[in-house]
Amino acid sequence: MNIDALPKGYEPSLVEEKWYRFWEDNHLFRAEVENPGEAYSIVIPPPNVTGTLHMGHALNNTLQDILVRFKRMQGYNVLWMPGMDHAGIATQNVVERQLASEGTDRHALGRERFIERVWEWRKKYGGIILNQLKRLGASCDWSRTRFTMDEGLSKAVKEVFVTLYEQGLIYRGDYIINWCPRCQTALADLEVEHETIEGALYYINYPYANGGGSLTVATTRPETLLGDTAVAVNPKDPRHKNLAETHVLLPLLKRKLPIIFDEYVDIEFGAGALKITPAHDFNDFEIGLKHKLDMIRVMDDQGRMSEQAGKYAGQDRFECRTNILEDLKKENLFKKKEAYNHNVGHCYRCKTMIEPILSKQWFVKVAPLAEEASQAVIQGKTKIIPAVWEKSYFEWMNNIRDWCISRQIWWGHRIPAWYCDECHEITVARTTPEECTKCGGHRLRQETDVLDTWFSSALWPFSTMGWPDQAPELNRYYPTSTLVTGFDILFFWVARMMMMGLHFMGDVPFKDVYIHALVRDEEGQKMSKSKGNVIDPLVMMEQFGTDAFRFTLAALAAQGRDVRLSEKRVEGYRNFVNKIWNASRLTMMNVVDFDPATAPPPEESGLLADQWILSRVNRVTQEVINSLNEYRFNEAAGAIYQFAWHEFCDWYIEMIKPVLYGEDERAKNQTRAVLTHTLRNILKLLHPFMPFVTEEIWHKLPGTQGSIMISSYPTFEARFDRPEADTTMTFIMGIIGGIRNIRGEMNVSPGAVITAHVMAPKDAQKMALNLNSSLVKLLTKAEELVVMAEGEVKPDASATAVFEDVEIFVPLKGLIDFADEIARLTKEQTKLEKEISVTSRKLANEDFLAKAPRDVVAKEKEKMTILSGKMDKVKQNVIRVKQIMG
RNA sequence: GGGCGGGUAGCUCAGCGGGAGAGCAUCGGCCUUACAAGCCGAGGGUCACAGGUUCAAUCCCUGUUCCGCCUACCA
Repeated sequence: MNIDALPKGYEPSLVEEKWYRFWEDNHLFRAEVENPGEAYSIVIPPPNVTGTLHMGHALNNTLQDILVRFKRMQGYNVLWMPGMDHAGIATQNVVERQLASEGTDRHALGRERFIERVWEWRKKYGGIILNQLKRLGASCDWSRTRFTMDEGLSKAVKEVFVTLYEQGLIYRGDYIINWCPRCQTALADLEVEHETIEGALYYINYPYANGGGSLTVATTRPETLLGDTAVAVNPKDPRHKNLAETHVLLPLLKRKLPIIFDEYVDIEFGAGALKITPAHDFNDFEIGLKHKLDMIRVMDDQGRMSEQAGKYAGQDRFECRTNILEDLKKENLFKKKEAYNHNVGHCYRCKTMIEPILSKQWFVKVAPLAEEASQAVIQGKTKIIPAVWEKSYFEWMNNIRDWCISRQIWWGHRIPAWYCDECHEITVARTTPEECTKCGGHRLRQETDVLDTWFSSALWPFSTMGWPDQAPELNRYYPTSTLVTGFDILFFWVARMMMMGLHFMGDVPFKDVYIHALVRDEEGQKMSKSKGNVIDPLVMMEQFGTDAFRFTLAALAAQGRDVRLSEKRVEGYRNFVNKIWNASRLTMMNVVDFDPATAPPPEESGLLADQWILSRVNRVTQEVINSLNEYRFNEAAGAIYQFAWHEFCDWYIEMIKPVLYGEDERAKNQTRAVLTHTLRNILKLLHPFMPFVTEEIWHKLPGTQGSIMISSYPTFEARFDRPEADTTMTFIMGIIGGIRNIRGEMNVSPGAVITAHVMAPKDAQKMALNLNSSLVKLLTKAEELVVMAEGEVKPDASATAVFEDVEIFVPLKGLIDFADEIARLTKEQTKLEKEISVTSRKLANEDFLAKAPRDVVAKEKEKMTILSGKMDKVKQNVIRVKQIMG
């Protein structure tokens, strides 16, 4: 092989695009219903059509891709369904901004033209994120890409809406809802973000209708007073027990308001009396219903005061507050103001302060659906991993309020309901009705509202597979195997998919839900543009390579904890990718004329190093498989990292160099078989994490064919398992470690020639040393390894080390200062003393001896023997060195 | 207010009843023909605090404290 063809460092930019195209060109991501194998399916959490790739997406999709590639290599019939949602409000906002820059708006355009504009926008800019996912290496079946506004999915939306309506699970009614005055639409409870605000509590006097005096109420929102229809006090409040007055006069507007009694009022809080504004407050609304109060809406859709607000009509809500307060002062009805922190809702899309407003909206009656969805998890039909999230899930399901699904925007699925102008009946239908179902009238107008985007997302696991048609995909891939998502959309999306899946498919939408953490910055802050702490995944990929970036995410994705990402970390794993690259480079340089077809099976090698590495890679394979099956991505990544770098590269490759560079062709051939076998397996194990570099190397390696992504994932094979080789190797490594420690600590230059003497009490140890002395010499740069006989005189002027019960001597006369050696041994002695004192204390404890399990006691005793043996030797050696020094 | 999670080496984090670990950073030595994006060696922690259970606790229980997050109708 021409070495020039292999650069010294791995260059991701040169290969990533090439291999992604190769995979796509060869249709390797394609899922076919007819293909054999057990099904393994995942639907992607659809990103917004307006979105661009951020860290959350990167983590989420990396984990999915790891699972999908892993399962694919294991022979499953894999479907990873990609797509996007239409993000009603967000997308409409984007296009509206575009229109604004052109000096126009959607109302000037009209509904139809506007929708066309949105589609144009979608064509041109929408779905950038899908290409970014490709950059990430995501192996989705792109031929199936779905969009919630597509025809098929829209059909599913209609079917679901109509069915739920017919079943009485969707209704229309006047309720108080969250209103965003900027987006001018209703929002679901979930879409409101609460934020603590330093506000104020205003105390206002409401004069009694008859005669003197007044009732003081406290409020954070004085402007809503215009819509008051009562004041409430607690019937148990002694201050009002014998209240003669039945009415107060609403300040400024002078409307007569009843005084009502309700236990809801907290006697202790504020003024102990509450103004009731049923049309502008959730609690007041409930009280209003209970006491059959009038409901007066004093604000319009833009958050300005309405005609009902008298002279304040037309004023902005905040401006109105100032004015009201001033007017109250003028009329001497303003009592005082107290600083008060409270939570205020904001629109999750545009952060505008939410206005609770009484309004006619469409709702889903969630309780019956939620009950089913809870049961499915209780019964284990769906498993939530990690299980801690189950509690949140149940909590939410049990306290759920009806879901407001209508939005007063244009971009989205228009609600399939028609109003009859003649009899005012509502007709809900799958297709545009010809006439009113009640009176047969023809003057029908379709509802102008559209549905909440999450309504269509809730159908994603089956709408993407062709439902409501009888698609073969539904039989093959539903329920999906796993859903991978962040906890931030557990309620928004997961819970709702559970409800809809169970209701319409009669089965859960997924068997496992793996909830991963959020990606935060180094300080643990949520990444956000406004904080300026965003790490751009594309920049990371550009800088360090996609494989390194993906591996970093996997390695940090421990269950139940946030992922704190730093560039340093990515850099570290970039080095790992490079390490793999270079180990491969060495391998390829040494297998130029190697023909795997005629080579002996790897397990026939008699070389300890070969047997050991075969056994190790075999066991690591099992570890990785187990970890991935349990979604312990970090452990899987850690296991391969540790093995590939610190066992394969640091030890194995170094150990076989003499064979590779030697003359013995037979031995060479045998070891090459082991080397290539091991490297191939490492690459396969790594492929789900690092698809690009592994594919690149795969094609250069002898004994491989086709793409690594459709090669078979390694499995544990008994024929490779050699625990005895592992034991021997651990021993040899310990001896090598002892000698290296002496070299390092005593500053013996790497060039200096040394001899190592080893006193091993057991025959097995002596044999292992004799058989592998070349190994020890190689890795310690020792000229000679003397395996000492029993009772043999210890070499003079030596530095010493003890490994288990084996003593190591390295004569260093003239090479070192023996004062250093004394210091080194003393340090070792202190360490041993500590351990001995802990262990001996345990063994002195009779309760321990009596109550602890036998094997634990035995282990402690053995440990004690080793420690004290070691201690003796170290002490003797101190004495010897002192003698040498005179 | 309720719920959940967390405080482990300088930093970021694993581990979670019987030997305190990793990566990065630090210190010492090496351009050894795969790799200086590297190799060899080393130092560093009363595992937040206080009790309890246990032969044994970083790990289990209770309390305290600090920090996150979710959720909620005290105006």
